[in-house]
Amino acid sequence: MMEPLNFFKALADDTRLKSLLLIQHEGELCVCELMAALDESQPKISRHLALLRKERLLEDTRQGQWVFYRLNPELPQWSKGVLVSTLADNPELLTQPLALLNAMGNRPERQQSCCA
Amino acid sequence: MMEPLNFFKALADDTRLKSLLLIQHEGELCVCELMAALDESQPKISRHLALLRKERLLEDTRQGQWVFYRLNPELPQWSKGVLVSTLADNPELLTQPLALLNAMGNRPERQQSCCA
DNA sequence: GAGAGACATACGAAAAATCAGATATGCGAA
DNA sequence: TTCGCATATCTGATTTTTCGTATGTCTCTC
Repeated sequence: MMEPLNFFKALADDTRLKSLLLIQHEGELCVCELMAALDESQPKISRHLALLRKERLLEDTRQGQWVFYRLNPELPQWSKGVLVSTLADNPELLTQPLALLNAMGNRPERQQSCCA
Repeated sequence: MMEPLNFFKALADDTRLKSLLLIQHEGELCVCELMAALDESQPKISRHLALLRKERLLEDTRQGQWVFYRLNPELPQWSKGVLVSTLADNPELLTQPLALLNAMGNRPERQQSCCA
């Protein structure tokens, strides 16, 4: 279950929209990477991620000291489609965030999945 | 040009979301029909339509005393796709509004297009 | 031109969302 | 256990959004 109204409310904020598109683009990102990519404070990023988690757009996994966020794999098809086509038709939204992300030093390492 | 952020802000309200989906479903609707379908006051409907017009999601045509609203035909493809798939996957959103619309007496007549 | 109906907008008040800054929690290393 | 780092939450203030009510505009009819 995903109410369209709540879904669109979740997308109706610049920080949340860009966080979602970045995570979609990158697969998964931790809070400190989003802080760097969006150039925003830690509490601000964390607050918006909490909302996206509460609305079940994102799920989170702790890996040591870091918490990685990824899209909820059980998102309904239509909402996944919204994210995909929004990013596909508006790639410029991520130009600067991706530049900042790539310029970031010391990105945390991902755990290996067990049987890749 | 349609900023994704402004587009999603426009959808992030129950009255506006249902108005858009109703108009998409019906082709065009006037203010009094939306009032009946959504059971909301005239100023409330009108105010939200003004916002959708300002953001260029809708265009309006006056026909006598009535003002009909329809989707802006120049909406970018991705945003049209969002509306289409949202409605396709969530038809229950319009169940009650369509019932109220059909129960409405005295629906205004559309002008004939010239060469149908 | 006067009146009635359809619609738009102006104006505070109320509610909701957002923010910065301070503080709390959880984890790993020493 | 103590420190340091990453993240989460709380608090109060500010900004944004939404709303009801009142009023203005347009159009048609008489």
